[in-house]
Amino acid sequence: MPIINKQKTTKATTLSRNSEATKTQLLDAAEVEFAVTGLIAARMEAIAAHTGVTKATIYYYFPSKEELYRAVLGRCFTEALEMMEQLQLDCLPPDAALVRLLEQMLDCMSQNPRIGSILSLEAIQNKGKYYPKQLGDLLYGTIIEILNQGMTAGVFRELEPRHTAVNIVGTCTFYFTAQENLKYLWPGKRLLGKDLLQRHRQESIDLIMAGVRN
Amino acid sequence: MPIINKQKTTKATTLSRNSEATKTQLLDAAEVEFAVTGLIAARMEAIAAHTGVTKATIYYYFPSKEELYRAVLGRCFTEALEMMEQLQLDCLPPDAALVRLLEQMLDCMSQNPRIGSILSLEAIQNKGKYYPKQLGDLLYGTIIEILNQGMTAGVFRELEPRHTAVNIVGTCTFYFTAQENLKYLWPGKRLLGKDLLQRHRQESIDLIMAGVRN
DNA sequence: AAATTTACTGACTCATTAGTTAGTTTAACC
DNA sequence: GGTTAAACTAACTAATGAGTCAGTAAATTT
Repeated sequence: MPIINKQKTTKATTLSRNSEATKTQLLDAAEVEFAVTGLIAARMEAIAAHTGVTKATIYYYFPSKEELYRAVLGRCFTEALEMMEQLQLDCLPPDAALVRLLEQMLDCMSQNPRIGSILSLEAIQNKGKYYPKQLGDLLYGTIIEILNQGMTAGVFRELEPRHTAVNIVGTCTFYFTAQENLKYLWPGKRLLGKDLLQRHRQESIDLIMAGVRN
Repeated sequence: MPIINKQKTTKATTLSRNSEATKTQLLDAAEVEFAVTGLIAARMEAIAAHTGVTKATIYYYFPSKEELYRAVLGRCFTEALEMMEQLQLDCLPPDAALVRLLEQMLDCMSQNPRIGSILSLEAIQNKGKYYPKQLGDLLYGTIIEILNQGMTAGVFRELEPRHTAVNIVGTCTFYFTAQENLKYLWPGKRLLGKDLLQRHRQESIDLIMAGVRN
């Protein structure tokens, strides 16, 4: 944190007074807060305090709590979207493509479990008002396409692609969003620790792949 | 439940002034409120208004918001527990037992999707502080036992029972808790309507059973 | 019919919180 | 070194929300 400005001359950007850095820190803190409380219950004061600024500073960057929330969602899902886009599943056969997509989703959730919480809270509390359809379209669209291709190719059994896609996403997210309810199933272990995550990744992929394959 | 008040003027009980009825209505309204907002963001005023009483009346029956929340959880999971207990899975072979358990879970969620929301919010917001371990033990314990029996009998493939149990529960709940995010996948259809529910039930069971079977 | 208990309310307190505003500090530019 | 603009704060407001309490109306008991 203590970024000091020593030389007066030729100072590159990053001082303690740096609007880009502050904005990013605010978005980080807001992401954490929203991921725990959701939009309504989020406390602007808490976000400010966690960032080390006053509440008024938030309003210097964002016009309202709602817009801050939108900004957090926007950033989260731009990242997720980029990840999705660089997957290049078209050149793979359906089963390999699905495995790769599952790996990506599970790793994405492992890296940032807040995404799952935010989406859950968004559905439950806001009835999906702010849900980024763009991401949904891409994700579900991709899964459904792979499933259809797999059925055509005969490697997947006859299934309803939309319901199956939903169940796949559910499997890839539940472990993360429900972790705090589940932790007692693994006493003394960290659910987001390396070994359990690794194990869960493999088990989930196996379950889904066995579930769809012919 | 039916409290009678017999003699004298033979007045049938249920007047507007009936403490049992009021209490039940309060729990009903609170269940709805908590299922949407979670504990912190729930508004006592809203619960009272929805019941048709004043806020003070809630405090006549419940000492605090937290205790009201506990009472709601208690009622929800007593019901769920009773459902579970009358299943009698012991006399069934593992695959039939699992099918029956899945049917029960899915029907339970269809009947009262609030249960899933409450549990999700509980995990995310309260870190599982009020999570009813009793129910968790029974549910996950039962699934794990069935999976183990199935593996021993050779009808299920070799899988890690805990992770698989979590994924099974995830599959049975995600459709319901995330409905508001998912509705645009079925434009013009009601996700909790009879036909979609029926379809989802079958698809979920098929996916899981294919996923675990040898 | 009077006394008592049960169910409930209106009008409060006190704490918290989204958002505002007027002003201060820091850095940038000349 | 002085001016200006950007980054930030302290101290407010207006609203809201949990919880309280003295009191009232309906039912029950005597």
